[in-house]
Amino acid sequence: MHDRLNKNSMAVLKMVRASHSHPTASEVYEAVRQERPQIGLASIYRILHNLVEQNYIKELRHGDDTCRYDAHTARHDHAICTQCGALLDIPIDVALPQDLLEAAAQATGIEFSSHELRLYGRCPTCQGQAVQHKTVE
Amino acid sequence: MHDRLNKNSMAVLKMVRASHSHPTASEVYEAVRQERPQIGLASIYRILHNLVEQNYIKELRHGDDTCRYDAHTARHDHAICTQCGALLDIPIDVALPQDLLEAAAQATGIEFSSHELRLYGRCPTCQGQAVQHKTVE
DNA sequence: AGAAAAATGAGAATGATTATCATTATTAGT
DNA sequence: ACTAATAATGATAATCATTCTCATTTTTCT
Ligand SMILES: [Mn+2]
Ligand SMILES: [Mn+2]
Ligand SMILES: [Zn+2]
Ligand SMILES: [Zn+2]
Repeated sequence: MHDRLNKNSMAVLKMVRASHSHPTASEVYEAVRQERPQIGLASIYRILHNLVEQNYIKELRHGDDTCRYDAHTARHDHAICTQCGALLDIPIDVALPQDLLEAAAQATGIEFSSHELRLYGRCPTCQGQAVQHKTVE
Repeated sequence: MHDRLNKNSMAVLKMVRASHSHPTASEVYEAVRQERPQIGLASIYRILHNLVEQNYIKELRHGDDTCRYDAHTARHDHAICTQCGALLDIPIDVALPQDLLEAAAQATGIEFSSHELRLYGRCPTCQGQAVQHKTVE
């Protein structure tokens, strides 16, 4: 399943692994360009798809229209800021009761294979800013 | 928060409510056109955004690049088919332990306001089809 | 080395969504 | 009802992330 990676692919994988912020394709492009200035954006997309295919990384999508990549491949959950859209890792293992998951899967008829919990709320950065609707105009 | 809705907005809201399949903007457009043939796609997008803003409906996004709308505004969970991408409602209330949710929120520092559980697996339709990788070529 | 196969990157094409703007309804004041 | 002001509409163009195409380059294999 895991093929050997060439230099471009290695550079992309390293960048995604080094980033702890679920980078977008164009963020990966800008970073990888530092090391491999000749690389093209089409290759970034192609390589990211290959890495997903080969289970080196995962693809994430939420509110905005760009998709993000995650080198953290173990099952884990995310928190999404309702104000700025930030996508944060939940750094602990949230052990949801297996029977609840199975009951939910059964209710839809899907062949359950994995799950993700998403929490919504204001992120720490946004909490530090003026509270919505409470500022004097 | 809820303004009065005009005819176009009502037609859009009715369509989203009648559909049980999380329709896309262009699916809404095609359906609403039957009743209001002069409506433009720009109005569909504008109205859908207004309805989201006013909490009549919710916006959902997952794997593909189109966003989907849901008239079911009470908190609920979804199942996503790993083969065809179908987005299905989980028709039961999955009561996750509140302390787990709070611990997860605390771990990220977000001001917890809501959550969604996503299950991944093959949907009933896809299960009915040939099993992946087991077909003879 | 030389042929065949695979990978690359520049640039065009695609497709969903958003912005613009002239026209058409709706509202409020008379 | 009449009119001025305001808001909503829809056709069309613009945007932007992603995908496609294809000539060129790099790698693999003999
Ligand atoms: Mn993550
Ligand atoms: Mn739903
Ligand atoms: Zn935030
Ligand atoms: Zn399916």
